[in-house]
Amino acid sequence: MARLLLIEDDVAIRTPLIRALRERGHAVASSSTAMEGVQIALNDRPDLVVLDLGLPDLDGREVLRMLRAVSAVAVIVATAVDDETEIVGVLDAGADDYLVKPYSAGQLDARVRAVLRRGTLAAVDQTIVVGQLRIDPGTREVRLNDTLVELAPREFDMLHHLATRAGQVVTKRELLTAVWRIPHGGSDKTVDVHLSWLRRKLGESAMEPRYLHTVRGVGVRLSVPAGSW
Amino acid sequence: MARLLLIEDDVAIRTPLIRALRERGHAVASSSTAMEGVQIALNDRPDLVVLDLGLPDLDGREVLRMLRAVSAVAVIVATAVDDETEIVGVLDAGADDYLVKPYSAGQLDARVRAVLRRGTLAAVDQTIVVGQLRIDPGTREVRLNDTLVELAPREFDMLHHLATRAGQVVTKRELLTAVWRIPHGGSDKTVDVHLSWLRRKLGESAMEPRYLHTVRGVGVRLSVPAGSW
DNA sequence: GCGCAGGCTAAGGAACCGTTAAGGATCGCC
DNA sequence: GGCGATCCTTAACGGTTCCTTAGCCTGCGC
Repeated sequence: MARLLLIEDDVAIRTPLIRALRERGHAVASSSTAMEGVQIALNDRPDLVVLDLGLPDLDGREVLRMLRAVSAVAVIVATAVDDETEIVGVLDAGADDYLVKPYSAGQLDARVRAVLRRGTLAAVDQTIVVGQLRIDPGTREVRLNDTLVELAPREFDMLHHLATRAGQVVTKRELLTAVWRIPHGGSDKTVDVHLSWLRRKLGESAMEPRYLHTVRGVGVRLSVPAGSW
Repeated sequence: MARLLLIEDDVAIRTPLIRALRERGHAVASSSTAMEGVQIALNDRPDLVVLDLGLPDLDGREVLRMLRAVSAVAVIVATAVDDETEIVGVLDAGADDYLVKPYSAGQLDARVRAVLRRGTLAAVDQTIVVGQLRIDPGTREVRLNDTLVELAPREFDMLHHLATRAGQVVTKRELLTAVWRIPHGGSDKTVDVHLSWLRRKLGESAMEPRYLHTVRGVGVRLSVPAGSW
């Protein structure tokens, strides 16, 4: 899963923790001193460092500062000190999380994954692809065969809703509540009209459907045209 | 300084917490129910959500799932339950951090900053370049084609917010909470007017947009003009 | 062939947006 | 404390786009 570096001087904690983390699929390097730990961090470039604060050679805060100075590596600080001021201080010094001993390997693992997840989550592309259709809700752009298609607000919302359920039949009622935000009432005809406009802009018609298929008596389905895989 | 959404039904906790967070420079919106909270998250796009697990209308885990489904927003879960299994479960469900009540505003603030730091890490106080536009948050200077553009405070904040999300559509509501720091209320018209001034100073207009594109019915998008790479 | 669901066009009105102008608030500077 | 300058908000007007309703037509299913 991830490449971890454990800096912890107490063998009674270190050995079982390394075992447990390896069992959970991580690659674990370890060190019992701060200086060696920083060295390893520099050479191996782990994804995350688990740092004990009570090290013999250097103050934990100082280690944190050194780690931060040489890389943007994620750091989870683990210590026996459960003190408000200490927690705030360590977090502000650059730690990503703070864990009070004693803690289980399970929780450490969960926190490791949470911290690493956040680092990669920032730039998610939510573009939905259906055949030659690309729908990007972030920019609200739609491309068909790489050419931009200009859609009105309702048209886009409707297409987006259908695209997230590609292959499934969606009722007009559902579209009215999801796109038009009117739970009850509203006319199915409205949907029909917008659907017609949408088809036109996608270069198709009800007679010659490519993406938008009406299912008579039920609703509409967005699906990949035959022979376009 | 971040834009936070606090979802918490207990007034005795909510009110002082909002106060404390605001005093620390955050813009805070709040909700006492899960459903309303998800709505606000969708509309305002806060940087981070502080989520109480004991809500009356929906299970916290379910709220977490809904938030994650619609955005990559950071989430810190706060609850009275200090149970190993629960903590691991919530973190694996997508939470970025887990905080056991009672907690101090100071620690929450520190954890908020830690989580957001991990998410952005490089982008803070760094000059942003979009096409021929250079935006420096440090000096609050904007240059277009290397010539300085004088902007009013609101104009700069608005441009900066848009620039950090270049290519993405930003709603006027979001700008009102982010730039104007008013979670609710405020008029969209205000944004329109400032936008118009900003366009003028950037040597463009709504009719002939280069960087600032309005997306009708949704908001505005800052993007690189075609043919300027 | 009849009834009904759906397709499409047209038209009026509503919603939205851009811009300018004016009044008020704030701030710095004398 | 007064003065000027800057900035922000609100209001108003005009233009444009978009949405809904209505109406007519097609074609499917029985």
